[in-house]
Amino acid sequence: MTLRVLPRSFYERETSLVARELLGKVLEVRGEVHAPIVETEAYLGPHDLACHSSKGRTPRTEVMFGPAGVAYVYLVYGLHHLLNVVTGHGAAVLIRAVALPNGSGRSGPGKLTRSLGLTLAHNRLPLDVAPLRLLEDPACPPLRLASGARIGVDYAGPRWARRKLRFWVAGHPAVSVT
DNA sequence: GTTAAGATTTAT
DNA sequence: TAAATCTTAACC
Repeated sequence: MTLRVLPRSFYERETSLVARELLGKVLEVRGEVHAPIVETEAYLGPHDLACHSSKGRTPRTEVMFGPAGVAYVYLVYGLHHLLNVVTGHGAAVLIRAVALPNGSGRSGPGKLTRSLGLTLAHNRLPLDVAPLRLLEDPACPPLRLASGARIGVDYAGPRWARRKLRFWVAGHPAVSVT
């Protein structure tokens, strides 16, 4: 089986499209863990009120305005790290869940990063070199996808909170159902 | 230097 | 339904 590293051009496209196509792609950490992505959310950019970059270009969100194809990791509630993939121009895709071999029960963006050992130290890392890489499995069969509203973004108002910018593999057990 | 709030999880 | 917990950003 041959895994191909996703090229920069993969990320330099419409954010919601990247979010959809990231499903089934393989996240590699330190060359040890390989976990297929099964759930994502799209954060479109400064005009998207649910996106961090909508509050202005700050040191934290700066990475989202940089080149596409790098990781944006941050800490929420002082407890949980969340992993995002930058698509450029202030936009990014949140990786909500992956299919871990030992991933028992429901997953979630916080547990995901804890299981993989991802921290703020991984912020701004490119996704085409170790220790953090995104790979494509050419042998991966077509996936049945589902979409719905994003989670935990009610503060952005109904206009943005209700948009179907969350994507997941239909029926996959690792998807957070809440 | 201080304060407010959050793309969550887990336990009452 | 509420607490845990800490970085970031917006105030003095």
